[in-house]
Amino acid sequence: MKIHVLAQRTDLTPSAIRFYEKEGLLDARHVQRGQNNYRDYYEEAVEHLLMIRKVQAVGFTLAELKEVIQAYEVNDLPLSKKIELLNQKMQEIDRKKDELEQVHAHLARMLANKMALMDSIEKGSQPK
Amino acid sequence: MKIHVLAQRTDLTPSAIRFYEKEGLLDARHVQRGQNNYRDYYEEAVEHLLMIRKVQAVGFTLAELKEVIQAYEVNDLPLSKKIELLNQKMQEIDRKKDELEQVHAHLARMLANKMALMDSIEKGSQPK
DNA sequence: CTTGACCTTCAAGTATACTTTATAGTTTAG
DNA sequence: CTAAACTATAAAGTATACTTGAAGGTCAAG
Repeated sequence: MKIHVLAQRTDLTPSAIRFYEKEGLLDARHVQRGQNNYRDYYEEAVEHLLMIRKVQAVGFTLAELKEVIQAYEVNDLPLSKKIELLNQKMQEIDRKKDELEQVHAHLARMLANKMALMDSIEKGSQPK
Repeated sequence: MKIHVLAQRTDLTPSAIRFYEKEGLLDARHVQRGQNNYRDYYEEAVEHLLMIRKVQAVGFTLAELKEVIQAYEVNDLPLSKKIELLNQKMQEIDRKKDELEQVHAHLARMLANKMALMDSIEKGSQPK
């Protein structure tokens, strides 16, 4: 699959995909070069890029992402360290879940406030 | 409370707090100026800044945050629009929760893979 | 066999979220 | 009453995550 097609399927731009590759987020499992030097992507790359987008959307940096990807794939790290890193990142996700819930609760309080204000207006009374 | 104290209590720098103010994320509810022109913060500012940090940690931008804060406080927006915006943001949070769970599941699969590898090594068999 | 739509690399430009530096005024401790 | 430790503003610098532009190679259609 050529870069333009992958871009469409992941809602990214070809430039962004090349950028991720330069940053070390894509490897031989995802891309290969044709005889013309064009990048040729495997089907696997689609899911990989969609995962990158999700990871980004929840506030992780590309550097953190690269750390996990490399820790997983590269063989110069002891298995125990890889497992440790994965567990640590999963804990970070749990923290982020808590934070999301706190933000949600905050917005819900703001909403309740406005709803109450709206009700009082409907009833014809004059709010502050 | 002076800016240095607020900074310590929120784990931010004074510069960052001034920056947030310049970006319109803090208003009269949170700061006032003394006769010496020094900023004087209310207790409320602590929670407000901690909430800003949480919102940032889960992937929202300061621009989005400002939109919600202003929509809530500023009076030139109809109440119905404010309610709409709050509901929309709460939906975005729900989406982010889903994304967090997907990323968590992905990491869990990676972890399971490594754990299995570790088990096979312990048993003395030779993994690939 | 050329035109347009791709592809390549590399460098420079942009937005966001700050930090750092410079310059200057204020407050507090000894 | 002076020196350290704050405070202020403004402007420039930095890191991250891209985008845009330049200059050129490749491919598919007519």
